[in-house]
Amino acid sequence: LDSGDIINLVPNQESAEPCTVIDGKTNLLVHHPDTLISGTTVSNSLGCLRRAVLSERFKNTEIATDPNNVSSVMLVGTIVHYIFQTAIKLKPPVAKEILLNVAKDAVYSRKYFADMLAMNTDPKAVLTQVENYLPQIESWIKDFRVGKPCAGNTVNFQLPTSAAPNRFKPVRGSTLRYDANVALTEVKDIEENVWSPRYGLKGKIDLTGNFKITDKKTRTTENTVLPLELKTGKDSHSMEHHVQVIIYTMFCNERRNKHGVPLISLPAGLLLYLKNLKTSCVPLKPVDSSGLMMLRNKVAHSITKTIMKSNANSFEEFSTQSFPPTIDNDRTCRNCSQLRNCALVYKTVDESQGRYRPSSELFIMMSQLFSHLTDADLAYFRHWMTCTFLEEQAANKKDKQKRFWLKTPQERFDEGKCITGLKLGGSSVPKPELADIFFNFRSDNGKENMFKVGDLVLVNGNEPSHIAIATGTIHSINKSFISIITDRDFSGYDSDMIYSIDNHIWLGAISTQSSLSNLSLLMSNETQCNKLRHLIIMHRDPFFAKNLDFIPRSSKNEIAQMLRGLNKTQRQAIKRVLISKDYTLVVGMPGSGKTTTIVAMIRILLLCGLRVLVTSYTHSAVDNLLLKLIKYKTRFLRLGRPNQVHPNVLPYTEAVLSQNLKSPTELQKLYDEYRVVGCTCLSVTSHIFFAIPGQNRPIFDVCIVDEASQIAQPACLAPLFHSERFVLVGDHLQLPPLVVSQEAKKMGADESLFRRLTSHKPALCELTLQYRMNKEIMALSNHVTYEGRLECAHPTVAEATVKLDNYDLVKSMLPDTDIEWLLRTIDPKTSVIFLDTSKREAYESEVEHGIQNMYEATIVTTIAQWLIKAGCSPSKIGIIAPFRKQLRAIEEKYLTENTTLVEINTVDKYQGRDKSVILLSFVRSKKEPLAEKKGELLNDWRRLNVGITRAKHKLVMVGCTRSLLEYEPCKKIIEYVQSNSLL
DNA sequence: ACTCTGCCAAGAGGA
Repeated sequence: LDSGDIINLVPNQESAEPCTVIDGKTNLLVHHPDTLISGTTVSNSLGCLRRAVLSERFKNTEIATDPNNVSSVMLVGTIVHYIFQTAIKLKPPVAKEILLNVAKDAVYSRKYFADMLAMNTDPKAVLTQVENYLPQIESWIKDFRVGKPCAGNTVNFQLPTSAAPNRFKPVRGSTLRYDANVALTEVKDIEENVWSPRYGLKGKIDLTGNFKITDKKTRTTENTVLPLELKTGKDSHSMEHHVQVIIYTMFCNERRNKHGVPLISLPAGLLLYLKNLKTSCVPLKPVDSSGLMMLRNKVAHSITKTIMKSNANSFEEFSTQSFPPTIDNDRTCRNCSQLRNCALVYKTVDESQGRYRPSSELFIMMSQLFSHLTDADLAYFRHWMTCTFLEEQAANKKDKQKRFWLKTPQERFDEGKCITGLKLGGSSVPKPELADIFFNFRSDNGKENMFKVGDLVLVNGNEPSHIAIATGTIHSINKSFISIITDRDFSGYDSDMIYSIDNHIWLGAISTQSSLSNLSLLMSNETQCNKLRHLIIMHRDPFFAKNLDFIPRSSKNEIAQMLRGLNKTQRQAIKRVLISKDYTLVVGMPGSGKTTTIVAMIRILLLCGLRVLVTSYTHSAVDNLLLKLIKYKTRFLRLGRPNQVHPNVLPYTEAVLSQNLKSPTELQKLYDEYRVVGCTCLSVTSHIFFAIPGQNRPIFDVCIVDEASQIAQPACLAPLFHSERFVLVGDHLQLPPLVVSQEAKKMGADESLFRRLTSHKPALCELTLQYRMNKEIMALSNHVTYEGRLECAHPTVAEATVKLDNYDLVKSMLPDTDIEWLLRTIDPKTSVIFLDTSKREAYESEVEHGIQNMYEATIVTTIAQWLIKAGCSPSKIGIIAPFRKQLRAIEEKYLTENTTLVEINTVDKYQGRDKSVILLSFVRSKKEPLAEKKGELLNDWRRLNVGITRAKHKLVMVGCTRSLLEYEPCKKIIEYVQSNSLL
């Protein structure tokens, strides 16, 4: 334990007494309780703590070259679970034929097609495997559901002595054993989802049921709620399985209570091995739960404390904390799924810290896994892993929403963060297929605009332990009624249960997981990864072909025609991409027709017979490109969650196109059919599409990454593994990836892959001809950032000004005071102007989590209104500021005085967009020097560059030069406007 | 000192 750590003390028995003693038997200490560890992770850590921690961090799907690398046995297990859980809810006894139908439905359900493809198997093969389990399921249901006392439902019941019913007392020993007939009288829940911040654990319970337990000798009975864990594998009775049952029993006791009073429930859980129909009882003993908690605490600590200050001789200030030691069991280690990561982490982190040394056998095994890596490779991995952890740490600190369970539903409601007081209003099953269920809630205090259709939500109960009963998607919502789509069934809960619906939160940090997985994959000894390491880490120069003679003759004319529609720099960029063997960087300067170029590029690549992967970090960037492709009737497949996809792209999504598929083969056909695939970078890391074995690797010939200069380096790697060559499109002189952690930033975590590779000049193509800014706005940008490289694509672009039909009329209407500056600002002939507030008392004010400047808000609002009066359409005006809180101030001002809509947003959000008129409010202004409290937003010249390059015809900047001169980049702008009499 | 997006999960079984 370190000072500052959060711990939770849990008393063994519910009592008013505070817990004072924590030892092997009394009370529990939960370290970092807000880090919820899954039951399986804890049970896995029993065998190897290191492996458990590694599997939390690295969710590798290795590039599938070996068809046997994913076990189809696991898929059979999953499906048998499903069949058991479905059948158990049917009215007993369940006939053979019915069971077989359930099995067939499951095996031929679309939901498993992708897994079957990845595991190189098909429904028929799976069905034969699954059928082996049907007699056992039938027989278990007969014995336990019908419940007549018989040999089959006799369980040797075990309870900790401390919880033994009175009729047994006195008892000796720590466990009481007796034979009992067990009957499942009611299924309470299936796959119950539990998040328990009390124990710092989470998990899913196969089955929670009401059981009737009848003592064989005395015929006395107890009715109790128990969890049941189902295993389809070997009857191993391993400690791991016991640990799982114990955790689920703790969940059950915690959750199955009403107003804090536990329902009758015995401290035990059931474990069923289906293969040989062995049902046994696992007692919940204090000794076991404290042992288990110590295990959990070790995992939690290892996951929470990831960073340490480096020793002085390292040039980086921070480094990754040692991982738990290896177990040095070469038989186990040889087959471990995490061995590669284990070796990688040992070599890059553990070895130098010298906490332990693996056995020489293990070390030899490990060495084979990193022997192909150079010191630079290892340093790259080490560096980015540390950055990733630093960033995770900073993000966790910031994200208080993640610990929403510290507040009651009422408190969250009062803060406007959840809808509470919901009652279940019935359910409906829309499709007969393994269906998602619609659940409807009635609400008395509903706010219809808190959530919108398609939002991910969490369903919670009112009891503190009823967190995250389910996740779901809003299907429809109004003031008194909410309907959500979920895969969980609430009907097992009491009918008077009160629910609340919160915004969904992700417990696992996807960005951490995917960047570590990508980094790990980059280090693997695969042809494609070896090539990427040479290019990215070793900075090998990219190769280019000498000519274009690989272009098929039949398409030459069409391609030539497409190229004619483009300007010189765009054509050059596409040619460069065509001859590239490794990669090309396309610098899309502001307004240079980046999207047009990419779309033409994709169409030309298709004509060359190539397969293209189109990605970016955000859904909107990906869809932006795909929407243009639709116009040209180019066919493509869009992967990703349909809710996040643009409505017009929806018909092209996998979700829609795969709706009526009948077999995995048809899914494979669908995947093969498209030569253009679009998705986000992050989905590449997890989508099965990229992990299907037996395809020609890499799957794509060219991968295009848009907005690449804004993507964090490790995230940007994912799509590159699957393509022969790649094209990064972006502008390293605009905003870099957002990095929250200052430490990580200092280490260079905001260096995008695009930026890193820009030193390779032959790969660089600049789109310098721009269609956006008129010559004066462009001149400013050329002065501040582009050093004169930007050119207007056409004289009409250079000369364009804002059109104000009523300007002369407005001139006569303007008030007498201040008329001169306002008139000059509005004048269509004015393209660039800086309004200096330093002579006024136009100071900023601090508001919660931000700053605003009401004076500037008034000025930009006034200008916008006069512009509109002069005949400018509101949709042509954009108001931008570097600070989010300033937008609120402007909105409030604006809405009270005028209702027409002008688009107001942050500079960051405006990247990639433009407006005829841009009003830029700098916000910062203080009487005294800002000195140390400058902040960094305005110190990034890339943000300023974005700010001043959004306007086509008129750029109005409002700011206090006295304060702004303290920022180097602002100074450059101010000096320019001063010397050009634009101030 | 204030910029913000992405992802379904926990377990499925065998060494």
